[in-house]
Amino acid sequence: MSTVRGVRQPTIKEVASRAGVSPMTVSRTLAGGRNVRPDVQERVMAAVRELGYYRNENARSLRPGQPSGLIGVAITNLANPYYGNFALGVEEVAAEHGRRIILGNTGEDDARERQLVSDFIGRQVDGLILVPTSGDAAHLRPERLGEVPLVLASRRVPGLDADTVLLDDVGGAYRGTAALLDAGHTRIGFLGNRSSVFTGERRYRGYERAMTERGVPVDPAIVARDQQDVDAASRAARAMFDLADPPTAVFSANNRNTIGAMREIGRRLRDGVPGPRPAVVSFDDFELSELMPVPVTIIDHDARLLGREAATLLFSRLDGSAEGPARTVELPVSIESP
Amino acid sequence: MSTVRGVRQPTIKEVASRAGVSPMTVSRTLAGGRNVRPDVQERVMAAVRELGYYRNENARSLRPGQPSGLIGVAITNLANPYYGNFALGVEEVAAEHGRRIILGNTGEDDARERQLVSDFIGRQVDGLILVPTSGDAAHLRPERLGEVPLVLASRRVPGLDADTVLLDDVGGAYRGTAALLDAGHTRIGFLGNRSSVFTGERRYRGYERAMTERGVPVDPAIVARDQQDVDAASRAARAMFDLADPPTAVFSANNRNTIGAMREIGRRLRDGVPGPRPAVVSFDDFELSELMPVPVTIIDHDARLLGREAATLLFSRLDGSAEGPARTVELPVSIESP
DNA sequence: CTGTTAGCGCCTTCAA
DNA sequence: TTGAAGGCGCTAACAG
Repeated sequence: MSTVRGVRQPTIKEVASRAGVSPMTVSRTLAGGRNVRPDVQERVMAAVRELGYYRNENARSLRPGQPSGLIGVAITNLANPYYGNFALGVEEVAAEHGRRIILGNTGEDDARERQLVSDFIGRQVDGLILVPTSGDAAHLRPERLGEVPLVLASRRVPGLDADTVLLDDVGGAYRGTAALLDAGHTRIGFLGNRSSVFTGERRYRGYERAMTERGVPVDPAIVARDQQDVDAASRAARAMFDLADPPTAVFSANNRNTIGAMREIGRRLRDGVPGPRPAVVSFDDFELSELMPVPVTIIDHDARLLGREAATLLFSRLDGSAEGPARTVELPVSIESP
Repeated sequence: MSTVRGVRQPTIKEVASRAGVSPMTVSRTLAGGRNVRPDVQERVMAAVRELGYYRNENARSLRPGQPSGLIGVAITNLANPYYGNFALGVEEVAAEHGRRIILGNTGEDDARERQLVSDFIGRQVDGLILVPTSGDAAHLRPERLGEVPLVLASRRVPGLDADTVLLDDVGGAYRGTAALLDAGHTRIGFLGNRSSVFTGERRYRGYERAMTERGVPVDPAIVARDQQDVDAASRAARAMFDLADPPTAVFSANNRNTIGAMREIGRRLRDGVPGPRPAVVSFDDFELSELMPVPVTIIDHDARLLGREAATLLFSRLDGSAEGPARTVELPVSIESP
């Protein structure tokens, strides 16, 4: 037995000739069978089965105006479970609408994002969903995208007016910080992303607002805003805790910073380093938070839901049920006390 | 200003007429510019820019034998960080080869997998990578797939001889269990997936082999093999620890079971439930394992690498550098003691 | 170096 | 109820 490699996919013509009909009859049968005699339909379907025929979707969508059934999705980091869940949400809604997703990972790289978007457009995607890298917006302008609708998720792009799905970053950070203040803390550290990261800026704003509203000054010595990964976060936490006047509580603006802070707290406990056992508020959930040696409050949200909302917004443009100016959906977050 | 929606994507013809050349000259220019005068190329590229033209990849790949540049990827659960990383690895290698991935989530559903595969074939994917659900293999047979190469990842499909990338499940589980035995444990519980799950079966086999080789009997009372999620794992752990003769150590066959076991262990400590503080070996890493209240050994591996290997195997078929019978790559795992 | 012709697989349109 | 013609966007193959 030789392999089947090299055997071209059968075409509609081959199905037609095997069923003894014209290609059009096959096409009509596959399209639902309107105006095709039942017995003919059966002959056609038999031929389809025997040949292992699959309709060529690319050829099908060649005709302008025909949807390709593809949604282009570009995210910044698939390895982050947050974005995995996001992608899952998008995929679910796309599947519910009979669409498939083409997925690209940008790795926070501008050039890569541009490249992905071009490719997506070239593949005739019906729509685009992306978690933008904080770059410029030229390649996302309507005149570049033509009629392809775009939804941004998690972040905005400066100067680009597009449908957007966000979390309530400011509100969540505000409430989380307020919870610490209510518990009597006044020396509250901040761990987060640099301000050029959209969510980093917003979450800092929430923290800052809660502090100043209560008349508690923000001390730059215990604000660290440039940690993108767990190791950097650990180091930042360490430096903060080593101060003569360390924070009694920490607001962590995302999962990576929280894990880093926890590692450092754990290290100090294991090594018997004296000093604070700071309470922690974490924007983003993490597993086993209940086993941590310090009280942890979680600002929780649902990335999958965010993905579903993004896709829903996109499809509302695609089916024409939403028109007009760009919309922003801001999803609520919930505070879970220890 | 009205919206740009409804403006069709420009075609090669429009670029041609704007540049004052024939479509072929545009095509040649876009293909690299061989045999096109430099000044003409510049005119063409100018027209491309001005019109915001993107080559229609679907039309391009219409011609039989032309690759579509798409790889179909179907995985069981994108929300699981393990598979997120896997998908990332596939995406990386695909991108290195100038390919894009179409991603579908099967949710362990057979019918969905069949549907996804049909759709992928219909979209003329150049290859398929899938984490199969433990169903039958009819839709994956070569005669159904035509010339589209297939790589299975993480699991095998009974009765299907296809390129496969696996972890060293048996060896990893064996070594992990042996580590517990070496530490003097003889009463070692097992938490894992049902035996119909490929990895569940293999990891149990490694556990069993280590036990019997050392002459330690496997006690069914402390073997729980049917937990697919964290809650079920917690319950199974609880039942096991509540026994009159509880295990002094636990082998957990995957991340979900480990988290469940940890939750239960944490609960018992918090609530002051008397009883064992079992040592744990976990197949799959998890964050903050060093903060756990019991010693944890990790059987670690790299899902991203698994994805990269799967894609590499696929491309070796696509470019003809690998021919002949199906291959299996088994990636090693590493044991990290507490 | 450039253009014309033809055809990939499918489906809309029109005719029978 | 069925089929034939034509064209979607693009590019090999073949002129010129």
